[in-house]
Amino acid sequence: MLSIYNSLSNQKEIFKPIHEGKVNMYVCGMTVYDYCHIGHARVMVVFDIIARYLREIGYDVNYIRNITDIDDKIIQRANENGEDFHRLTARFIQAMHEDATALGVLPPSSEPKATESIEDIINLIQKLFDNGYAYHAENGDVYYSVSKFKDYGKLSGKKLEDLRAGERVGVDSYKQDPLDFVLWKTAKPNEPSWESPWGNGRPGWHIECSAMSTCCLGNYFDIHGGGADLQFPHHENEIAQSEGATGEPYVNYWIHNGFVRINEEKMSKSLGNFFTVREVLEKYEPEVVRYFILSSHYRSPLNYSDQHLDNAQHALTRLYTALRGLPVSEESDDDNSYYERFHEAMDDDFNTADALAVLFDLVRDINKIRDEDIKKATLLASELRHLSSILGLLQSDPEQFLQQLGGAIELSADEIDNMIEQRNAARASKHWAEADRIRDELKEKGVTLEDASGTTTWRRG
RNA sequence: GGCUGAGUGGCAGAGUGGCUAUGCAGCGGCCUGCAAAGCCGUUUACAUCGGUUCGAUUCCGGUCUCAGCCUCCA
Repeated sequence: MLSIYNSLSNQKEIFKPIHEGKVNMYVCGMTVYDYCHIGHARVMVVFDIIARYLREIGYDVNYIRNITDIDDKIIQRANENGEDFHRLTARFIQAMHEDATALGVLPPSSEPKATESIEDIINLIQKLFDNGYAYHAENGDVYYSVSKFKDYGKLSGKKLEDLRAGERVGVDSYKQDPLDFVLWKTAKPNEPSWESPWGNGRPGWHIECSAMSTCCLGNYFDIHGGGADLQFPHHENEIAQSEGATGEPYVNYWIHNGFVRINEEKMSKSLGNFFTVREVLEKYEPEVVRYFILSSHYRSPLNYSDQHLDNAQHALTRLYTALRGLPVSEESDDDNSYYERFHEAMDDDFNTADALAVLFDLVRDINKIRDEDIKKATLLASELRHLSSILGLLQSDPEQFLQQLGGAIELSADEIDNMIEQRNAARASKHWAEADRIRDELKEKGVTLEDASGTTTWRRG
């Protein structure tokens, strides 16, 4: 039975879908004004795993991950570049898709864009007017009146008076209450804008997610996810908007993933301490990055460093090494204990770190019996491949993976094979010094040789 | 200040009221011409102070420390 930690109740709850056999899930995606960093990669990978696992246990999953393609930062960046904002966002949407694909993230069922949802957004704001939650301020902006929504703060555990106590300077005088937030922003000259009953403008942050989620999944759906920093105010405001407009409950389970950190500090654009996905992929195989993300629980902080990536690479090497030389087989083993343990781990709030431990136990058993019972080893290997596929790991050819780790090398495969042949000739005539010289030379160039059962194989390392 | 969450062995990171996590690194052994890979064995743990209990790293409370949110942020 799957249980999920729900940010709304701050505890694990047994997962029960609204419609039997079906899961509707919405995840806040990227605001596309720059390349994705590792923090974004974590969101994509974590919710990819969640969607994959929900499917694995038999749910029909409708997974929506939106793209916010209009906001202040996008406008600002487009202005800086002197380029049309649509061109800017198109570039970064493409880059995001490239990064996602590289990391083995399956495309969501649908990927709505804010700019293509303006009509829904306007309708939603109109409903908020009808229900008395919205007001049109003197400066032309439309605001949400937070004090009118009685449940405000239920997701983030905040009270209105506490929020007021911690209030910042720079209060917007057009708001009736400093905690009110903008639903529709009046356009300044030369800004992208759309017509609305409240004049030309654009959606505020928050409203687009209420509109897109409702549009794709209905008023009330199962899971809503995103980074922990979105819990407040973004998701809190979404609840206020959606429940205020529909009068129905909005979401059953809120899932928030933890941050990627650098030196014990949150990785973020404002702090400037981020690594983009593409930067990291210059140095590490995408699967290594994926493994790194899955090696800790999704709600825990994840400290980024080269050492940790190296560690992930070693671990992944061990997994692939066990698979090497064993044929891909569709047959499965009678022994279900690994499968059960794996599912127990994943059922417990998607405990990927624990699930990985099961994989390593499987690896040990494969290595133990592969020389005596190749058939049994093959069955276990297929089990390993299957369980790993749920995590989106180990789907490459092992030999190929082990040889391409760590980027380009100066030797071609032919050259390496040549040297291996020369070395084996030397070994055959017991010229150990020459054999070792060749092996050392290859080692220096990043190629490790392994003599096993009469043949010599090589890998990066 | 308010609200969350966390403190586990050399590093990373799960978990549990009493029984081996797992990976990397270290040490010893087996295997090997020697290695590598692999297998076996093995060394450092549960922030701190109290409480509950036959027994707590695990439950409860206090203390300390760290991170996050309260402002754009995945």
